[in-house]
Amino acid sequence: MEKLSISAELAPQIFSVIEQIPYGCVASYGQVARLAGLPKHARLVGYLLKRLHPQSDLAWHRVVNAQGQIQVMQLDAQGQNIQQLKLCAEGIIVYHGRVNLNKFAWQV
DNA sequence: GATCAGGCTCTAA
DNA sequence: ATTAGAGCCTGAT
Repeated sequence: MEKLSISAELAPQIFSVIEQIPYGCVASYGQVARLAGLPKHARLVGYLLKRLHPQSDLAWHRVVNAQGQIQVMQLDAQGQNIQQLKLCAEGIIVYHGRVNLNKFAWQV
């Protein structure tokens, strides 16, 4: 196989996977990476999301770490966690900064 | 080309 | 439950 370039080839693929996360479900970075064909690039997913998320339609808030915990703590003007608010808006319960993966994890 | 950092993950204590 | 160390890979300096 030729050399893979994240920005050029895998990024759209990763975003595509994230777009497939159903409403009311969450997926871990590792899971997204794995579905995108990048079993060990969990960090890349986060890295890319970090650069892409503002004003993006991408459901980056449905992506959490392997333990279902919110890692970014990005606050809005009201000092509340944006990701948590978005998840709550979808019916995903965020308790103590984390979601119940047993209930909300995206089952492929 | 070497070095550093990152929204991770796993295992162990 | 929490902390610490190591592994993994890429993008940016």
